Amino acid sequence: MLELAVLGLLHESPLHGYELRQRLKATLGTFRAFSYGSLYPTLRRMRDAGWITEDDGDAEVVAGAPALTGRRGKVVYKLTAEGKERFQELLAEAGPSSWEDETFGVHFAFFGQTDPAVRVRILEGRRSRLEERREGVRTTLARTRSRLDRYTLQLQEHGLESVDREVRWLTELIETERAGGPPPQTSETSTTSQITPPPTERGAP
Amino acid sequence: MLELAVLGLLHESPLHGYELRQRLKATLGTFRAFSYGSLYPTLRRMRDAGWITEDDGDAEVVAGAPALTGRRGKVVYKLTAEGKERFQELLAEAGPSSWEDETFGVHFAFFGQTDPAVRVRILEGRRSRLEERREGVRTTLARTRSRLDRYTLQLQEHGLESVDREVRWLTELIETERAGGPPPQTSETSTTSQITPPPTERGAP
DNA sequence: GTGCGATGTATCACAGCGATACATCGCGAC
DNA sequence: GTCGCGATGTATCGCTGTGATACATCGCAC
Repeated sequence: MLELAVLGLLHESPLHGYELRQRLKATLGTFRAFSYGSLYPTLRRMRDAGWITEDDGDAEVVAGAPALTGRRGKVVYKLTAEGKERFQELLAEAGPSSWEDETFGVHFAFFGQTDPAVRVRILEGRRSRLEERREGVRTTLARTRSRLDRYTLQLQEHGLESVDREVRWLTELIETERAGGPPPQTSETSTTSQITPPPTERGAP
Repeated sequence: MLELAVLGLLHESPLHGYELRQRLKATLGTFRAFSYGSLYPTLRRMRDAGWITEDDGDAEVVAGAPALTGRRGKVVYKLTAEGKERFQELLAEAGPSSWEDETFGVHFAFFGQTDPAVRVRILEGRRSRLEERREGVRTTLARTRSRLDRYTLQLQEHGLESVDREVRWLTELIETERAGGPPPQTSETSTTSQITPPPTERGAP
């Protein structure tokens, strides 16, 4: 859900729509884009709900010019106290809604702010969800395999492998979480040196 | 798009809603589900457009009982001549709409009915789309890497690998297509024996 | 004989997408 | 010096698809 993502990003610093979208891309990567077509309506909704405030940064500048046709300055969004509360509330949510395809990635992106126990529960929920799906597809596939043509079969096989891959990824993550954090050094699978300070997380510097 | 999928499935045989959904699951596998919430409205739309007809199979049975409250029999959907035309039209479409995340899989599932040249164009389009996305994300990632926390980074990395994987898959498929079909035997990556007759495809037996 | 899971049709509120529109700013080409 | 162009910036609209929900029927196991 976009709401969680916005809350999470504004938790770090106030932003306006355009920046918000850039951050969204930078945070979610290949996972999700979120167009303006959903961003702006969501911001409106969140403002009405009281989670965020809209500050028109150019208001003073505009005040000088009388009724300039629909002049829109940058609108800076800030988290309110209620917004912070709401964020914590959503972070703690480890039910089915957090392990759906569309939601899981957003939850994961803010794992740094999430309680370790909740992290594991979400990871595991996601994994069983995926395993269920995989079993369902495997069963149907077994029953219909002979009727399917080359391409359909290839699509299924590829899909199944993708799910497998994510399950394996999740399993690794769960083990790491259970062990109480990332191991000091991993031999492969990441040219990325772990830059973030291992023990103390959360909050802006 | 659901429309293409429905057209494709009805092209093989007439079906009613429930069966249609089962077939959808069997055909698309992990890739997509399509709920009734979109299926029925789509069927209605397609009927109105003239692509399909609705036959109430239980109409006679109902006729005996006078005005049984909202009695709904099975509704069997059949492709019309215009529907077949429309199907061919959509199959031939190799533009951007065919290489989006949501659409590509459906197009791919009906590659057996698709012109070989179109197949390659869709495959290549999909691949460049993915490569563009990957480059975009890589660039942003390079700029922001240091500011990102462990989890965000992991999410990005995982996403990038998934995209990589699909690109590799597509590349293999493109090569196979270019070579004019599947090689007689592949050593691994498929316990599935190729059942479909290699040269002559298309059309019902 | 009764309940239960599969079969079957349908609607509603809602989220997110893609296209589109429009305005401003900085900057390099001409 | 101005002209256009790509980045920044805000916003709406129609559409597709989802998930929840409702309800009816059928076969069959207990």
